[in-house]
Amino acid sequence: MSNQEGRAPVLGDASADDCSCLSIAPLGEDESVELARLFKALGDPVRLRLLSMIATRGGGEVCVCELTPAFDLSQPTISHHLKLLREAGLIAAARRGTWVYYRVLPEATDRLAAVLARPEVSEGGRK
Amino acid sequence: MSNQEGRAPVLGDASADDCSCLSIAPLGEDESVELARLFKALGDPVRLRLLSMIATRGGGEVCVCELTPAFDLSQPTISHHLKLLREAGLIAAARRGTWVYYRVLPEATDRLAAVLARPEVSEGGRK
DNA sequence: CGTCTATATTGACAAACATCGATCCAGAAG
DNA sequence: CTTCTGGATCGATGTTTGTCAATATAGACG
Repeated sequence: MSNQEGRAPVLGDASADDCSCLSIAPLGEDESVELARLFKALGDPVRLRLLSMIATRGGGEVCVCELTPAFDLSQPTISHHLKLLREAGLIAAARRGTWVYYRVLPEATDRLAAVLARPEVSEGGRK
Repeated sequence: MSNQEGRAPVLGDASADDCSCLSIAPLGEDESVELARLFKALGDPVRLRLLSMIATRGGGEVCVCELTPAFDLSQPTISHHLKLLREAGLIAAARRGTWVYYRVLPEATDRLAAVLARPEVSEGGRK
């Protein structure tokens, strides 16, 4: 019960692989475990919508009191999903007075986007 | 037991939203359900490595007989993971003789990459 | 036909997960 | 201090998931 949001496994130097991209070199075991944790956090409709609602603020912060009533789910459930997104390193929380505000950590989504991106099919550079 | 791989929910016209991107407009419920199914398929280290091993072939096909021995898992387990990737629309299978070959469907990963991509932070276009 | 080999499917089981109600904690405001 | 409110945590519960051994299917080869 010490630091559950102090972890930043996202930018970690997970592997000295040459490419954090699916289609260049096969993913190593460690890197795949780390990436799978991120993708799993996105593998729920509620969390995807939460992340989207927060990301729409473009760097700004969103109060939890604004997120919770947007779903047909109990307040503990939303809090649980926010915690998973936080533990995955996709969002960060900041308390201000009575309210808690969340913001997106773009490094995480950037990394996933880079993993999924194709490395250019540009000209006929075929072998 | 009719068509379990004939489905291509990936390119579906899931929603008439303006943007299939996280940070422009919040995701709708339907679209988030559909995207979450794709991300969930990537939310497992074994499946990520499988996809990566197939994608490394750059459009080519990979025999299952080449994938299975790369893991410390039973053959049915690998077959199960390949099935999930297939049902998610991320890969497709083709039987040739006794062997089955898998290839990546780039439209799926492209779509996920587009969802995660940031729409350019270019110059100081701040309000 | 029967046999062998490569995948897929089935059934079972433990672990992980999503959800809820109840409760707790942290600040604000009396 | 006490009370109120926003949010997190706890405990329980039903569902999903990852894994395996056993079995089934599909094609090749006698």
